[in-house]
Amino acid sequence: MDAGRVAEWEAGLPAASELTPVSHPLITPALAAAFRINIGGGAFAAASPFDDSPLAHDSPTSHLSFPCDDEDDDEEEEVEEVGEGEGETEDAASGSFGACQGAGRAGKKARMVWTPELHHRFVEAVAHLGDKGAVPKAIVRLMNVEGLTRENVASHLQKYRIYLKRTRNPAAPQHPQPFPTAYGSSFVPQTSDAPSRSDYCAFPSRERDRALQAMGWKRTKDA
DNA sequence: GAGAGAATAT
DNA sequence: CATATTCTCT
Repeated sequence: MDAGRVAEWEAGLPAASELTPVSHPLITPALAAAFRINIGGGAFAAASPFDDSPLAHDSPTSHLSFPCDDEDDDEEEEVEEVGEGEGETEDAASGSFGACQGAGRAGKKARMVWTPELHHRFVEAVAHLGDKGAVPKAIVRLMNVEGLTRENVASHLQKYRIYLKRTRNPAAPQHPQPFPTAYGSSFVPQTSDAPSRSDYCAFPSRERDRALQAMGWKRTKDA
């Protein structure tokens, strides 16, 4: 009955305060402009096939940051040429970040960038799902980030688990090591012990905020 | 076949 | 190094 858990979740959700921060403050105006990101506007049809979309409340659909990697060397890649007109008229409708992401245009998939905010969402999702339920598919669902794939999460999850293992096990969990995120921002565990492995989170009521802090992860400036 | 997780690859 | 891709196993 994870539905019950989800219910608790929703109950304790901050009214579009913390769970929606994956907006634009991460991306510089210039960058946003360059990418034609929809700043301040969530112009997307959140057609969630799931009735229980916990995070699908406000406008969680964040934009992944996909740096348009342009490898102009002799790359023997299969370039799917899409005979599109040069005029960029389509992005008007798609909005978001269809600029470089493979989904929108061009056939090359840019590497995803786990911004601190995205990672935050990720961590929250993992925490709330618990050790048992924190599998890529569920995480993707909870995060509800447009364009985020299961593979993306799987990869990040792998790294995340290694990170947790490193900071907990070895005889050096003295100083909480920051989880390296993009831009030099990191999430560092406040307490010596990171999110527990077995005892997860049935965060009671809206103590969620408290609990989240108690279990670590606050944003810092430098590693 | 789908999906998770670890091993590789880029 | 961070993310992607591939592979194995369930």
